[in-house]
Amino acid sequence: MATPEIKSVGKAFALLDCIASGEGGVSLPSMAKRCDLTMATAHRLLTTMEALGVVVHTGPGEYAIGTRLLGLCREASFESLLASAAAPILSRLSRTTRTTSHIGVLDSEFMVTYLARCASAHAKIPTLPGNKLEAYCSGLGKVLLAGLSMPRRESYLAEGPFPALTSRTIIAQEDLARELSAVCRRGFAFDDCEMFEDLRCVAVPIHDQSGRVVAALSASGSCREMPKSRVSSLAEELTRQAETISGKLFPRTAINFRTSRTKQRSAHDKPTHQDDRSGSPAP
Amino acid sequence: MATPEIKSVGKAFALLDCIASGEGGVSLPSMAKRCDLTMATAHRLLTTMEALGVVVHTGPGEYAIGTRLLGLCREASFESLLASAAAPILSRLSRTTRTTSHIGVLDSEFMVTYLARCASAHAKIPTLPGNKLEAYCSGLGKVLLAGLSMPRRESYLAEGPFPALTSRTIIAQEDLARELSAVCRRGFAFDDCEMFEDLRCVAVPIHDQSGRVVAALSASGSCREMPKSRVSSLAEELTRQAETISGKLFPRTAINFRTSRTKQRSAHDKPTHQDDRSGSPAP
DNA sequence: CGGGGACTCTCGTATTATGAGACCATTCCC
DNA sequence: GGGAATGGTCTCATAATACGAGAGTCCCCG
Repeated sequence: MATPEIKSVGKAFALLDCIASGEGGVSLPSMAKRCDLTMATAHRLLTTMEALGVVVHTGPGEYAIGTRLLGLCREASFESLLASAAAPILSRLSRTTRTTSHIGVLDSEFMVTYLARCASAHAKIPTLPGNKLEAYCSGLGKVLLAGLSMPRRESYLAEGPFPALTSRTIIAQEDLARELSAVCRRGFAFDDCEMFEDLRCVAVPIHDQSGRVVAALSASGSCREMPKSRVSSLAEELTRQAETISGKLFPRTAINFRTSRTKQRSAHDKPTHQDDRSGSPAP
Repeated sequence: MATPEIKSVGKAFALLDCIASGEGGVSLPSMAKRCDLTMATAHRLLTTMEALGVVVHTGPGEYAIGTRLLGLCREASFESLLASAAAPILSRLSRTTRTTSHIGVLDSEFMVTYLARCASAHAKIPTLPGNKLEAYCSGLGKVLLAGLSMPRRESYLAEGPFPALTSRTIIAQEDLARELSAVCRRGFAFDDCEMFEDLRCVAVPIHDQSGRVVAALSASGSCREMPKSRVSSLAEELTRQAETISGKLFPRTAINFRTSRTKQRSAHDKPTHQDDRSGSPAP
C-alpha cells in the first residue's frame, strides 16, 4: 500500500501552493485556514522555509516563493520531465507492440514537438527529440489539436493552409474540423498514411490532473504492421499507458492532516462515537 | 535566535537540491550520502514527495523535479520577488535619507531594468517598474556592469557607443573601463549628473550567496540634497540595506540533521560553517 | 485609545519520523 | 547461469520531533 509519510512535507507544500496561487491573500491566518492547519503549525513551517530560503516573508500578509525554490526549477522543464518519465514506458510499449512510439507536445505555434521516441527494429520515421512537425497530418498532432480549447482550435483551423503530404492528407479545413471533433469523441486519433506513405499511427492524449491535454502518446508502424483491425486494441493499450504516465506526473493524492489531538472544529461533524479509542490506559 | 524547526522540511529540500543539481547521479543511496541521511529516511522523504507530485521517480537511479514544483515556480520570478522583498526597505531608506531609491537588474542586453522605486517628496526621475535605461551612465548600471564577469564586461565595453546625456557623462571606453574597475574596488558607484543634469546617485551591489552581483540598490537626489560629502556615509547605509535584502533572499542557513540516535559514521565531516560575519553576541 | 489583524513564542506531550537491518528486483559481468 | 553489485522497499520499537493551545507583542486603523 502506498503510504504517504512525513506529513510535515505535505503540509509545507500545501502552504507553498497557497503562496504560489496567491488567492485570497497570503497572510498566515488565511493560509492556515485554507490548508486546515493550526496557526502555530503554519507559522513554524513558514519560518522554517524562510530560513531555508524557500519562502520570503516580504511584509505583513505577504509571502513569496523564495530563491531556493526558483533555483530548483531553473533547469527543469515540463518537457524534459515528460521525456524522462515516459522513456521506460515508451520502451516497454515499443517492445510489446512492435511499434515505434512517440511522445509530443504542441508548441506556441501549433507545431508538434517530439520529446521522446522509442523505435522498433526497423524504424523509418526520422524523428528526433526536439524535432518539430506539422500538427494537422499526424496522430500526435491531431490529438493535441483536439485537446485545445475551442477558440484556439478554431484559430488554428482558420490559419491554414494544410498542404497535402500524401494522397490521404486531410487538406480541407472543414474535414479537419470534423476529424478533430471525432478525435475528441473517440479519445484517440488515427493517422492513416496522412504524413508519410505506408505509415499509420494511433495516438492518445495525456491529461493533467484537471483533464487538460498536455501531451500525446503515439504508436506507429507500416500498414502491414498495423492493419486497421489492430487500431482499437492498440488505442486501448495506449490509453492505459497514457494514464500510467499521467499518474506518474500528476499523482492525485489526498493526504489528510488532522490529528486526534485537534479540537473538533467543524461542527457539522457528527460526534457519534465521541471516543472510539475507548480511553487508552495510561502507561 | 532564529530557530529553524521542522527538520523534515529541511531534509526534503536538501534532497531536492541534489535532484536539481544532478551532480554525481541521483540514486537514492548517493543522495542519502550527499545529504547525510539514512537510506530509510531519504527513501521515505522521496516517496512522500513523489506522492505529492513534487518529485518523479523516472527510473532506477533517476529522480526528477515534478510538476507540483514546476507549478509553484511558473508565475514566480526573481525580479518580482526582489521587487516585493525590497519594497519595505526602499521605503524606509527613502524616508530616513530623504532620497529616491531604486532597485534594478541588468537584462540580457545590458540594459538596466528598474524593478522598484520609492520616491522622496518631489521626485524628478521618471522611472517606473519595468522601465529600461542605459547602463553606462547611471549608478545602478555602473554597479551592475562592474559585477559582470570580465569577459562579459569587456564585451559590453567593446560594443559601445556611449552617447553623452549630460556634459558629465562618461563617454570614452577606456574611461568607463577605469570607472568600472574603481566601482569594483570601492564597492559602490557614484553617478555625478551623468544621466540627468542635477541628479546624483549612489549605488551598491546586491549579492547572492555565492557573491555574484544579482541586482543593485541606489539612492538619488539633486546636487543640493546630495553634496559629495554625503556620498560615503550614504554608501555605507546603502550597503547595510543591500545586505539586509541579500540576507532576506539568500539566507545562509546550516541546519544540522543528525540525531543522537545515529551511529557516528563519518568523523571527518565538520560541515558546521559558522557564521563568519561579525556574530552578534547571543543574549 | 481601544479593537483587530498579523505574527511570535512557550510548554508538556501526543504523534511523528527515525535507524537498523532484513529483504526484494534488476542489471552486469564473469 | 551464478553471483555480486546496485538501487530500492519494508517493518518495528522508540527516540525525538512537531504538535496545539493559549497568551503575548506589535502596529495599523478608526
